[in-house]
Amino acid sequence: MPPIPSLSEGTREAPRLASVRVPPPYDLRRTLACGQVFRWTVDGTGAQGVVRGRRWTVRQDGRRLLAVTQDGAGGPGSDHAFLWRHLAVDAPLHRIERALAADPILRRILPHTTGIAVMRQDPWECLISFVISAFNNIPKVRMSVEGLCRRFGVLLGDGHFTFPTPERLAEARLSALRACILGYRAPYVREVARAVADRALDLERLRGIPYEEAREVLLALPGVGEKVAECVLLFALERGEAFPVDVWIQRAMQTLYLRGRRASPLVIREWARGRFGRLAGYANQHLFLAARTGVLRLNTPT
DNA sequence: ATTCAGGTGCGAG
DNA sequence: CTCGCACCTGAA
Repeated sequence: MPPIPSLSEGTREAPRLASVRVPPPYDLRRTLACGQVFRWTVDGTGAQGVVRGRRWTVRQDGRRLLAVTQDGAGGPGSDHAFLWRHLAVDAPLHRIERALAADPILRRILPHTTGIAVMRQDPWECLISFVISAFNNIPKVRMSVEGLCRRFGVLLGDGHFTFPTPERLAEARLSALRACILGYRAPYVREVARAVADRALDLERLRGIPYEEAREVLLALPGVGEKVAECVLLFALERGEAFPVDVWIQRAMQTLYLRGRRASPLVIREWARGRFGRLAGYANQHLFLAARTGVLRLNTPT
């Protein structure tokens, strides 16, 4: 019988520092702040986040990334190599952006958004985070996710917690989940957690099966629709052809590519995949960031 | 007080 | 497949 998971304290250990070369135009700040992740915080000095049960402080110094880790809950993958992989420092951004720049619209946008890398997130954390993101705003999503970590995760020190395991969320009371401002999403989160905890859903298996098939598996989950499924496929399952369509992307695509004609998310997604292929996800991230930061001036038609 | 926010589920045409 | 509507909740 496995031990009951409990809120135990992570191990204290000496800080470990490492660095890695990142080829231009990699931009850590943009990568972490363009909407793919909810737990990382970026300030003037650098970024802080928890990856695989380990707390990290990361800073970019030109072509170099420096990372310090202090508190870890142990386990595999608790080294720098895993962090570099998470941050996708190996993504061939120069080549990707050169290819995207063949599109005249993206060529105009890229100077404002260059440096984004599509990360490789943990599918479980990514899935729960984006279920929570539905019909929600970003500050509140972050509050909800942090609430889940604080209440169901493992304390790493300095007030930081790991993301909870599927088992912990599967056995949670709805009232406890609702206390994390989940609202009507609370039962969705618990049902998804139960599917993973019961082995009815094997997220790692989704890496090895065809795109459409993985998509169908995700869509069968409560609280997971087209947009959330595409986010998990792109941000965690490394499917570069995924193209999440939210209100911002829909607005941007209609204005920039469809001559202002209305189009359903389905039509937009297929259109984008046909045009950008395996780089659809990257195109999506640049269009999204441009729309969010007002570069496109979508609200002031000329 | 009213509205909005990174959608999804559901029934109906 | 598209359309319309309800939906937790806190911040503006």
